[in-house]
Order: sequence, then C-alpha cells, then structure tokens
Amino acid sequence: MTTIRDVAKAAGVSVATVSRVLNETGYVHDDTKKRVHAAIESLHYSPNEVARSLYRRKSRLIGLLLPDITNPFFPLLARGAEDEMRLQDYRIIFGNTDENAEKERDYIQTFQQNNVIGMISMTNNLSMNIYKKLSFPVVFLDRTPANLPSVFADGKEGGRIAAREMIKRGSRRITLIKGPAGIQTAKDRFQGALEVLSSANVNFYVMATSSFSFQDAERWAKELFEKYADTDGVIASNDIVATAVLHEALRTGRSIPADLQIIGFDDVPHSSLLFPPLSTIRQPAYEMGKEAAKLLIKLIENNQLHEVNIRLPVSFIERSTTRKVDEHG
Amino acid sequence: MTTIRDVAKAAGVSVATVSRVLNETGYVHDDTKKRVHAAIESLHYSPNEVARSLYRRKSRLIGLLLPDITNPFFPLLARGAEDEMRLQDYRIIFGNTDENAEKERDYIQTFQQNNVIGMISMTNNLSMNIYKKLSFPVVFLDRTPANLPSVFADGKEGGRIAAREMIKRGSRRITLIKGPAGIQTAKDRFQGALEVLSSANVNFYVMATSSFSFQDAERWAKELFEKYADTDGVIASNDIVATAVLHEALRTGRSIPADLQIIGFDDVPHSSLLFPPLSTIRQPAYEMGKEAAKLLIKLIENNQLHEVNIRLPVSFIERSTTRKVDEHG
DNA sequence: TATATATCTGTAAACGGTTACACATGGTGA
DNA sequence: TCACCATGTGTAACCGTTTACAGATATATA
Repeated sequence: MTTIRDVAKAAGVSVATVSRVLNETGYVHDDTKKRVHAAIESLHYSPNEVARSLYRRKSRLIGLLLPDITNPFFPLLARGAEDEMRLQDYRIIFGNTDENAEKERDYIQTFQQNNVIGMISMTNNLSMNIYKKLSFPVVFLDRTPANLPSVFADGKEGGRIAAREMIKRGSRRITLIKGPAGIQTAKDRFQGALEVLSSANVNFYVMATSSFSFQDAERWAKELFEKYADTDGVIASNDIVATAVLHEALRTGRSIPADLQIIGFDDVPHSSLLFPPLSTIRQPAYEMGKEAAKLLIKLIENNQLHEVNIRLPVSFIERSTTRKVDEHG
Repeated sequence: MTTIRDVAKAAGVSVATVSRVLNETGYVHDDTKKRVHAAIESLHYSPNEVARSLYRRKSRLIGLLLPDITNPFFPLLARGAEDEMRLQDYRIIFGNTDENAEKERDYIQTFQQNNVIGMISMTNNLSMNIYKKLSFPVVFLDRTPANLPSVFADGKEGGRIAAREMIKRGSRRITLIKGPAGIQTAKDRFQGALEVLSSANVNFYVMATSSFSFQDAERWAKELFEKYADTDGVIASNDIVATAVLHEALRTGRSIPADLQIIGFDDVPHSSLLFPPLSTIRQPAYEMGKEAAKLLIKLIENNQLHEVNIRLPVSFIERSTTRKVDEHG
C-alpha cells in the first residue's frame, strides 16, 4: 500500500505539502505541485479514506436503509439515490431491515461506527427515538415521519385518482385493498381512495392485507375473489398485489378489463410487460431517490437541519387493465 | 462522541485495559472487567470502526459490485450475500456498474480506499487487470472468470434442460434467444441449448440480443415475431425477455402454451405471477449469494487464495407456458 | 531602509483505536 | 530462599491522514 509518506519522499517534500496539493488548501508552489502530482501518478497513489475519515470525523459514506431490496419498488429508489450520490463522490452502505427494529438499530449503529455523513431511510421508522439523537442528518424516503426531512409521493392524491378513474370507467362494485396498517404511505393511498369512493354513488368493499410481498400477494388475490366474487374493479395497494390479482382473475376466467378493472400502485418495471399491461398510479421512484440524495447532500453541506418535506406528484398510467373512458363516458 | 478514553476514565483504568476487554485479549481481572463493562453500558459506548480499521488495515466492510440493482435478478443475489454477511457482522458497500468499466474502476478504488476486507463482484470482469493486483480477496458471483474464486449456476446444463423440455413437449420450430455476447453465463445457456437443439430432429432459429433490460425486452419480443412468425417454442435468454415474449405472444393473439411454448431463465420473483405462470430454468439466486458470501469469508479468514469455483445446479420449474408432457409424450 | 504581508514549506500533534513492551505482584517448585 | 511463570495493568508507539503553528524567503508599502 502506498501512503502519503511515499509520495512525499518521491517528490522530495513533506507530507504536509502533499496533503496540501491533495486538498487544494494553503499555498504550494506550482513547481512543487507538479512534482507532487508526478509522484502521485507514478506511484498510483490514492489517499486512504479511513485515515481521512478518522481525522475529520466524517467519511464520504452514507447509510441507506430499506425494507427489502427484493421488492422491485425499492431498487428504483435506491438506484436513484445511488446515482445522485455517485455524482457527488459519496458511496453507500446499505442494509435490508425487513421492517425489523433490531436489524434497523444494528445498521444504524454500524453507520455511526463508520462515521457516515448522512443517511437515507426507507424504513417504517420503528425506532424513532434512535433517529433523534443521531449525529448526522437523515432523510426519509417514501416515508413521512412528522417534522423530519423527507421525500415521498402524493399517496393520498394517488388514491383519489385511482378511485376516480375506476368510477369514471364504469366499475360499480369496487374492491379497495388496504395495505399494511403500519405503513403511512399505504394509509394515505387508502384514505385518498376511500374519500372518493365514500362520496360517490358506488358500492365498495374494503379488504385488509398485512404485507406487500410476492409470497403473500397470491394469497390476498385468492381471498379477494372468494370473498367478493362479484367485484368489477380492484384498486390494489401496490403493483405486486395488482399483479397477483390480475393473475388470479385471468385464472378464474375473467376477462380483463371487460369483467374487471384493475389499478395498481407504483409502476414497477414489470407492470408494462404484464398481459394485459397494468394500469397503475405511477410514483416517480427513481426521481424520488435522486431528490432524497440531493436533499441529504444539502443538509450535509449546510450543516443545518431544515425541516424539508418534498412531495412529488403521482400520475395515472393508463394501460390495459382499465377500459377506455369513452366506452363509458 | 464517547471514546475509549472516556470509558477508561469512567472505569478508572487505562485505555489498554478497556481495549483488552473489548477484544477479549490478554489478561484482565474479573472485577476490572465488570467495571469496564459497567462504564461501557452507562456511556453507551461503541468503538469507532474507523479507528480500528486504520490500525488493523482492515475494516468490516465488504464491497459488492453489480450491474444494475433494478434488474430483478440481482437483488436476489445481493440479498443472499447481505444476509450471510450480516450473520458474520460484515457490512456492505455497493455500487451499480451498468457494465461500465469506468464505474467499475471507481468503485473498486473506493473499496480499496475504505479498507474493505473483501469483495463480491457480479460484473462482467471488464477490467480483469485491476482485479489481479487487489489487496483483498474477490469472489465472482454469477460470473465465471477463469481461475478465480466464483459462484455460479450451471448455465450450460440449464440451456440443455430448456431445450430438452421444449422438444419433449412438442415444439418443432424453436427460437433460441441468445443473450448479450459479452456475458459468459448467457453464452453457457446458449451453448447448452444449442448443443441439444443441434443434435435433435427439430428446426430452430437463433436470435441475437444485446441486453437483458426491461426497456429493450419489448423490442426483442416484437422483432422475434416479425422474423419468426411461425415459431412454436421460445427459449428466452432470461425471465425478463421471456416476460416480454409472453406479452407479445398474447397481444398478437397466440394461445399459450397451445400455439407457443415459452421457457425463461432465472425464476425471478414475478415469474409465478404472470399469466400463464412462466415455466423457467431456476437459478438458486439467493443461495448463490449466500454461498458467495460464505466463500469470501473463508478466503478472508484463511487469508489464502484458494481457487474455488462453486457451481450450483439449476432446475426446471414447470409452470404453464409449457404443455404437460403426457400430452405429447 | 524598515516593516508588514504574501508565499512556501516543514514539524509535530491530533483523530480513536490496538498492541508491544515494561513493570509489578503473587504463587509454585526446587 | 530463589528462580520462574502466570496474572494484571499502564505507557507509548503506531495506523495514514490533516492542520495548527512556526520559520523562511520574497515582495510590497511606507
């Protein structure tokens, strides 16, 4: 391993001078600078971030917490965050929490021990007390804890749009799938849809589910058609559940969208490749990840903890699990 | 921030003693041990990993390189690796390379600068020369560079199985989709299938593609049916392409599996939720990730660079894009 | 010419841990 | 009683950086 001392020796200067050219601080003669750069080149030197981090008490690492990278929505967010962080030369330590408080605490401790300079959390803020005494800024992504910096999509409006589109396109016995109780964004979607459904002239059922996972989605879908066999429109809590519902509907011989309309939530990558392609409420996940990263960087650089909450708009992506509006309007 | 010195003071001992109880090295009197533990408790002390890493020249971080976390196959691998690493108290720094040599180099440099203790790479070994002079062990995952530790699935056998199942189930004008040219695992699948197809009494077409992404998959699918409209069986290069093919087949009015059989590769989470559910060659992705982590840990702990190549078996997952065998056998 | 200021560089002390080494004590066997 | 060893603890050097401080020289200002 080549250190700053090797460079100093090769360039015939002290380590302080090398450090100065590295960081572009203080005065260094142009000729000296050139010699140092030459030495760096020829030795392929690059500074040890660990030593830097120790002295500065800040690394260039940021922590990223997410429930489960295996759920296709989160990689989109993570990728957005990562791409933006990379542009600013920050790197990411990540952890899957499975919405498990112990794992969450473990990772947060790791982040502290590694001098991370900030953190993006997509977890369900299980241990809010921990978050409060952190020595680095945190941005919540796809989550909306009160009074803390966050980036999220307008779930409530998404729910409203889904319900309106469903009604506009002729469904009259709508099933509204309510996602996991503990997740605020799921609640928002539900509330928004409920609001519209309640005040409209339609019948509707509410079905509660407790997870968003692939494993369980099939089960919810089966349960749905057992309980509400006559439903003619499903507003799913997310695209995974919607995918399962579409699957089960087709399996039981329903014609989509003639017999049954389906609207998902998220616009996960595979949605457009389903058949029929899934109509859904799109969250701009990649952009959300980028925004979270930008916000975090601002907080880091200003060193002041503004309360900033960025709400990004959702949009209805009309594909083919919903009917054309002129067929009924 | 509370340091080892604070603990030492609180416990009335020297930092060396605190360090000794922390690491369970050397002699420490039981009473002293208790006092130190009490001090640690009451101060909520946890050691700074950065300082440790600097002295030891080894962190507890491992680097993880993958092409794109947004592709649903990779999160499975990553999750397996992460879960195993977590058990051993290692943490992960990760980077998306997009199969781009510059990003790859950047991340590898970051890993070095942060004293990572090892690395798992799922990239297409673009810059093999870099990998050679690394100061930490590397395990390749889902990639098979010659003579380097790696964990991968038996792609060739997977290709053979896919072709055999296709033929056994009655397809006679088979289209074999060849994945990106630069990717060894894609080549293996192709070779395996080609081998069986060549020696069987069937017609087949080969269609070359240059990526595995969602964005492009639709295009490949359209191209396929334009060029080989009469094909009655598609062996796709992976599940994403298979999903697109299924979509396009359904869209163009084909009946699956009666008119056309489809076999994918990977067994990505959404495969079973497609309709009809996708028959595919399963790679044990999560287990592969775990195995890679285990292998890396072994390499780290033995400190000797065995050449170990772990090949995991693939399996045919019979779902509904293929016909039942007794219908034809 | 004297003094202030800008430029350039090096020495050494941090940062928060780990560990080599030294030293002290007490017990054991000869 | 002496030599030896196991036990217990502290001092200080070290890991690879950054930076406060000091010292040297050159240039500008009065």
